[in-house]
Order: sequence, then C-alpha cells, then structure tokens
Amino acid sequence: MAASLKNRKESTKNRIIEAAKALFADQGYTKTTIADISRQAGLSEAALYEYFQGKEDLLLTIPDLWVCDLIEDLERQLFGIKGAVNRLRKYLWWYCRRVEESPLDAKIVYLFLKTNANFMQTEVYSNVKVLYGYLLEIFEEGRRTKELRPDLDPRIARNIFIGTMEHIITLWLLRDRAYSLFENLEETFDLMVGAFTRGAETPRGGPAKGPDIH
Amino acid sequence: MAASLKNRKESTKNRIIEAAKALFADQGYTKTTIADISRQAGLSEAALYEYFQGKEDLLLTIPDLWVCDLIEDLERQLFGIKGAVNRLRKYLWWYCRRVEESPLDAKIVYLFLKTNANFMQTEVYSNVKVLYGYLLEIFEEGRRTKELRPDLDPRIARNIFIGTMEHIITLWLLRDRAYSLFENLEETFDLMVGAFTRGAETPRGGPAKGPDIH
DNA sequence: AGTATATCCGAATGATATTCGGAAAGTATT
DNA sequence: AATACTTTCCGAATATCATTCGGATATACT
Repeated sequence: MAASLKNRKESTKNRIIEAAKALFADQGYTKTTIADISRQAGLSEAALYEYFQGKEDLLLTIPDLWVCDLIEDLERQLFGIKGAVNRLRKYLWWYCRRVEESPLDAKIVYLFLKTNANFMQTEVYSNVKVLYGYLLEIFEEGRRTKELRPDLDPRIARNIFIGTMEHIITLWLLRDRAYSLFENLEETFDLMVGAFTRGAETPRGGPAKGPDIH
Repeated sequence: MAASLKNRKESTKNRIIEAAKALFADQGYTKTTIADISRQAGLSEAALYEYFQGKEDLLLTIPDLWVCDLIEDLERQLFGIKGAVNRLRKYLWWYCRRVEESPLDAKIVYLFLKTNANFMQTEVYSNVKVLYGYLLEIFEEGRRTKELRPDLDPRIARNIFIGTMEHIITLWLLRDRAYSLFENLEETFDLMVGAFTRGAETPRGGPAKGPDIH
C-alpha cells in the first residue's frame, strides 16, 4: 500500500533527523560524522543518502521543520489577543516556551546555522524573516493606536526586542540550560516595553504622562 | 640574532593568520581548507603545522588576538569619561567603530565562534566576559549615582544592551556590510537609555520626573 | 509466483586534516 | 671558514571522513 510505504519512509527519515539533531546539538556540526548519525539511526551510511543529499542538507532540514512549525503556530497563538503590548508579551512568552520545549532545535538554529556561509540564501532564513516580521506589524499597529510612542521606529524597536530575546536564549543555551529561561523575563520585558511606551498615551500601569521637557 | 629570528617567525605566523582570516570570513570555516590557507600564505601545508596545532587552533587564535586588543583599548577609551550614560554611549560607539574597522575579525567572532562546541571553555570566552563585564560596572555605578533608575537590574540592562548591540552587528555582517553600522545608532541608543533612565532623577534632556502612578 | 520498486549495504572513491622523516637554510661556535 | 646546532620548510605517507557505485535484499503489486 502506498500509505504504509510512505510511512515507513517517513519514519526512517524521522529517525535520521532525531539522531542528527541530538548529535549536532551535543557535539556540534563539524565533530559529528555521518557514521555517527547512521549508527544512531540504525542504518548504513550509504542508506542515509537515500533520504538526504548530504550532511549540510541534513543540517538545514532540522531548523527548517522547526521554523515552519513555529510559523504555523504563531498566528494561532496571537489570534484574538488585543493590544500591542499584550501581543508582544504573548510573542515573547510563546517563543521562550517553544525554545524550552525544543532546546535541540533551538541550539542548532542559534549556534550552528548562521555559521553556514549561505544561510541568507536558505529557505530557513526567509521563514525566520516571516516569524520576525510579525513583530514589525505589532509595532506598527501599536504606533497607530498610540499605545506605543508615535515616534517609535518599528525596525529599531524590533532590533531591540529580537536582540534581547536572542541574547538571553543564546546565553541560556551556552550555559546548558542550567536555569529557567523565564527567570527575570518579566523584568526584562517591562524594561523593554517601558522604552517603547514612554510618551504614549496609555503606558503600562495606568494613564500617565512621560517626563515633560519644557 | 634572536630578535630577527623571532621576527621572522612572527611575520610568517602573521601571514598565516591574515590568510586564514580572509578565507574563513569569506567562505566559512568548514569550506576553507588547510591547502587554501597555506597556499595563500605562501608555504606548504606541513609547514603550517609548525605554527599552529591545527585548523581549530588557528580559528581560535584569530578572535583571541582581536579580543585581547579590544580589552587593552577599552579602558583607555573610557578613561576620563564621566557619567553612566556618557560611558554607555562611548562604549557603543567605540565598539561599533572597532567592528567596522575589523569586519573580518568581527565576522569570525559573531558567525563562527559560538558554533564551536567548547567555546565556553576557551580563552576567548573569558576575555569576552571581561569586555562585557565593564558594562555591569557602568550600570552599577549609574544606579548608585541615581543617573539610572535605582531599581535597575544591571544584568538585565546588560542583556538588553549587548543583545541589541550584537543583533545589529550580526545583521550588518550577514548583509555584507552594505550600509553603515552607525545608521540609526543614535535612535537605538536613545531608546535603550530611555528604558534605563526612566524614573531616575536626572534623565537625559534635563531634570524631569517619570510618570507618576498614584 | 513473478515482476517491479523501494530500501538497504559493503566496498570503492575522493577530498582533506594531520603526521613523518629528512632536506635546506640560517645561526652560533671554534 | 669549517663545524655543529637549530630553525624552517616540504614531499610523501597516513588517517579520517563524506560521498558514490553496484548490486543485494526486502516489500508491494499483478
């Protein structure tokens, strides 16, 4: 039957991916050999090439799957949440949770992907852009509704937001996830949002004006 | 004479480093071969091993030299600058300038270093910590003098500052330095500092109170 | 059963990092 | 200047690893 055939193929492919994911995340891309991966996946090195074009293809497949799943999930998660600040908060908490749930994927994305010389030309990159593109919309919207300061440059705000987010995630990964990613997340978020809302009409904590500069 | 001997050795070593730096930055670590490097440096592959233990050692040497030089320079640059905000500003502008001056070093640090499985155990890492450690002191000092908000957590502030800084640098490197790193730097800095000073006694732009929350 | 197709593997192949043994060049000592 | 010593270098192995080839084995379909 075609279905079970497809399933068998998919299941082997998954075994290879899981093996590669674990090994890449543990030893890094360079130190992991095809022999390692195929042994872990329970087939020969030659057979692996029936499923993937090569080592680099295998590396890129892992984050590709993850990021596609993230995009799929993101819209659903933000659905129905009103207000730029609320949406930003949801975005950050959602992303951190996804990272905590899939640390191996995250490690590969954050530590081994940019390394690749032509990361920019890759499918993954354009998907990451989609993922981060949502933030631009949120900042735009917040500016229009005056929830955020009207002179806020969305791209700059996004740089701060993503930069901070990626930094705390990278630190957490490099330190072997020895603590919770959510430690201090509240304070970090408040500090950032404070920068985005200052001078807006309804900052967090109730209506209040920013500093007057007469 | 011992001096000229040392010089000859150093000069060859430098030729190798410069060749490796250019090639790594251009093609990435994996795609660059020892044959490439030694050809570019004008000696045999075997001779290269008289100067470096191997390819990885060569990779790590490059950022090591750069970061040591940065540490050496940083103290000098901050010397005599008063006030947390002024010191933060100097830090950011100084670092961006150094990155713009040595884009190859920066590319290797930001794109190829963290990928190394044991980056955390490396000499470079502890030096980067020194470099970033200065920021903690600046935030501490600013909090004590009330120039920054008294409830500011230095580590969180540093995460935002470094995260943002590294992000705009990484973007700039990935986009092949097609624009100036200083574009929007002013606005980015102001936005961040706004978050750090809100509620402090003397925010930028003159004395003013943060929002009252009665 | 028989044929086609998918899946697999042992054994080459080729590229590349690293080592070995010794040559060539330079330096110091007499 | 000749000798001994040290540094610097390289051609030729060696070892590791990614990838390919040719064919074997299992599975699906008629």
